Amino acid sequence: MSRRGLSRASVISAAGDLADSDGLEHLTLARLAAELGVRSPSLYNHVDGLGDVRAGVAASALREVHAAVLSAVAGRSGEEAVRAAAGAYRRYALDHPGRYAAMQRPPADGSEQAAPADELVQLFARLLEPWQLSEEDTIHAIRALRSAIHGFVELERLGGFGIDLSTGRSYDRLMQILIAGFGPVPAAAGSGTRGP
Amino acid sequence: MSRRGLSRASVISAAGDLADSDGLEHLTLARLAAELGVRSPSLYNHVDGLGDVRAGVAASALREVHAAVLSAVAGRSGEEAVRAAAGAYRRYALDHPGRYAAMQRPPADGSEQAAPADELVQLFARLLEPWQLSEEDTIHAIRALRSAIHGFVELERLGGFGIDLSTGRSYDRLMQILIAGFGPVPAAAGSGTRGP
DNA sequence: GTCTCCAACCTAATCTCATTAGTAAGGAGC
DNA sequence: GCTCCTTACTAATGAGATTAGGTTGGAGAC
Repeated sequence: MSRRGLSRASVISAAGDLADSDGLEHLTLARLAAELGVRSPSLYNHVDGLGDVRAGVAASALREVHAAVLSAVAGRSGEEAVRAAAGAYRRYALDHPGRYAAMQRPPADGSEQAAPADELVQLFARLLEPWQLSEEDTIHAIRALRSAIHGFVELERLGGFGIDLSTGRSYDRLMQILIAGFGPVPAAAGSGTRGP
Repeated sequence: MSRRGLSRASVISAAGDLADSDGLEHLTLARLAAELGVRSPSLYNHVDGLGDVRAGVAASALREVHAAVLSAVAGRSGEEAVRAAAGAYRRYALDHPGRYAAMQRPPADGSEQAAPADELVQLFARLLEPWQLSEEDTIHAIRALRSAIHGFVELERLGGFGIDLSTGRSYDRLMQILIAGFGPVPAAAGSGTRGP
């Protein structure tokens, strides 16, 4: 009948909204189609099935997280930058639980998610440059940082912290411990992550 | 027809095996029933639907993790005990990916999972006793420990560590940083986690 | 202005799965 | 041997994904 203004991007975006509001596990093509005022087979003109929708949401979320973290570390360096990055990451997960959940599915090899995921890791790697760690230590440090951030955010998102004590403060403490564990920053920190 | 020796426990156990081998997302009543040589409606004599199966797998996995960690810390205390606990936890997740994944679903309030989950947290709390932290600091420390362990294990399980560098060593480093961050152990550590 | 063509929508049909209702039989206790 | 409960069954319903094939609005060619 009438032409909707659907596109892959708009379908993925609507799917992300649905995942955030109803939970990723309730994201179905049927609901998505209803939301878009269309019958579910029609979605196949824009995406390649439910798996593709989820992959698209994941890739888009990864790009958004990357952008949020990048924006948060602008004009900051060293410990301050790491804290800002961690904070932005957590904020995204809290604000977009469904999209964050989609990010966690293992990406198919060479998938749409692989590139933005790599970029995000590279960004964290750059934040650690001031510490001037060896190549191997840098890898260990990034893994530690990613693990702590991801684990905390995931436990918080899934309601794993039962006790009524500020989770924000717990997060700060965790970051403080990790950063301290990376050792002292050798030289005086410059301004900006890399900048002009 | 002939009586199978099915019970809730055997169904949940078979479900756990299926989740470990094929992935939690491929655990269906249809496959489970086929595995057990039975038609899927017959499973309802032992469990209350797919949701109940997943909850049962989660609760059983939590009990197994608890047992594994408990066994690992026997006769150990302080830093050594924390390392052993973290190691046992990781080992379980690597050996039983489907069961571990099932554990991560948010438990319904007052569900079968709640008790073993609490016990596991309490166990970690006890491991931190030698540090004699304040009540609040203990909570922050447990959250840090849980976050780091869970995050690392989850990233490793989902294949998030692309680079070819020992993940075991990364894990050791992470634990070392965290433990150091808890501060020095005040008194001489006793033997055992608690008792004689 | 009319024609052509294709992308974007549709309906119909199939398949897998979960779940409920109602039926039959094995075997334990009497 | 009889009774009854448990456990398995078949049948049926309904949700959802996906494929096949038809229809049409409207953009661009002429």
